[in-house]
Amino acid sequence: MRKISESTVRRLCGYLRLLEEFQRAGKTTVSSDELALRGHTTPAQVRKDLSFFGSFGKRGLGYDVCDLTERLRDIMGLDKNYRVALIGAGKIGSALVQYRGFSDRGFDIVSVYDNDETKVGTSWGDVAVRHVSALESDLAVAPIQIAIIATPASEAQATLDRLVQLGIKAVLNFAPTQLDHPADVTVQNVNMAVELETLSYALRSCG
Amino acid sequence: MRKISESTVRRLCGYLRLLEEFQRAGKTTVSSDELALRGHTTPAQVRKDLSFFGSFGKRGLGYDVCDLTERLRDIMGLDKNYRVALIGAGKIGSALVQYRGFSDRGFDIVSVYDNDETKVGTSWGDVAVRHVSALESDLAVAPIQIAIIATPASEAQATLDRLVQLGIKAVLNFAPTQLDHPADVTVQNVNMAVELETLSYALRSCG
DNA sequence: TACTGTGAAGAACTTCACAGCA
DNA sequence: TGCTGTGAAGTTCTTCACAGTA
Repeated sequence: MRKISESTVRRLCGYLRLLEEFQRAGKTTVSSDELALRGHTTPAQVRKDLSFFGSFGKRGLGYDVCDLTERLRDIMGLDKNYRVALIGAGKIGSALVQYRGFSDRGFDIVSVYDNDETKVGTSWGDVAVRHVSALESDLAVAPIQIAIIATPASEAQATLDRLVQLGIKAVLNFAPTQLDHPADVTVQNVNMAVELETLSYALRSCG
Repeated sequence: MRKISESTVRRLCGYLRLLEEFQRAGKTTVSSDELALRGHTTPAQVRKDLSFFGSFGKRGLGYDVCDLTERLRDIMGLDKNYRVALIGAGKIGSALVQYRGFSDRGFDIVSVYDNDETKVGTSWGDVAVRHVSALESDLAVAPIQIAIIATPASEAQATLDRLVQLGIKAVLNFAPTQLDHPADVTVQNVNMAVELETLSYALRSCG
């Protein structure tokens, strides 16, 4: 299949969220205009995004809400559950483990790792914190598909290298640093300092 | 000045981070090649990004690390401190308040608001949680420049509307929903579900 | 010589506009 | 008629390639 841009994929996530909302509201049909308005984009963009994957609508009518939801979930690979490991039992890690939004969408944080002996053995919800040295042996027994790096920046690259070695292909990185990785590994960065600095840039003219 | 794209602004943040690293390492001069390599971009991109704002380098030599750092901080508006209010004293909020990366870069979380009476009055570090109804009167006395929305999705839009009413022009939104806002207000979204779903999409071919 | 700064070329993304179908 | 699906046009972003200079 043709390469889909990241912006398209992100918009698809948005459509999915809106569709679920429409579904809860009992709406059965939706037009590209409605999706565009609520999703901060244009009707043409919505139709183009969807058209990369097929023709899901009915001309003159719009899209069936349930059908399109189903198809989008399928396209995004959200029909399955993912086992997620969290590396770094700090403040961000703690917030992530407790966040309902993950498990609700099929992302289960099944293990937490840290190198701080005082944290190892403590329980976070129903997940025990394990020493990061157990990573290799644990994953050999119970594989995961996604890893979240929430370590200090100084340890992030070494952590990623180990994850790559273990065959992990998808990583969410909260450490505020650019990580090197093979092309077949996807690394998504969440960097809150960058977001705030972008706001700072936007404010520079406001005094 | 010509409109600068968001991708350029985000790359500038990256260059700044690298420059600070180079500075700590005692490097005095840096080339676009070096910045590109470490910042996952191309030398031409680095030069183009910088050229929007002026000619900071010396041909044949490269850029002076200190000078370029200074200029980038200036361009990004990072020469001043920002007063930040956090609305929503939940898990994410708690992680954010404790996160050193913010205050280190001049973003000071000076107040926390929630509508849960059991949280109001408790202390988070050196910041007391206040009832969200005090928002208007508090900001009249001690203005802020940036607000962080960390409320449930259901309350995010109403919260943003109040912030806009109060004249806030920059908002960081952690609620997993698209918010409507006037064009002169900048809203940056951090949506961890979208990041994970992007990873899910990337994994769809891996089985 | 080594590297910047930049117009021009190229690629990617978005919007337009309309044919085609329910 | 109303709304989708899509080639074509338009716009924005990235890369190229080279003139210019310390």
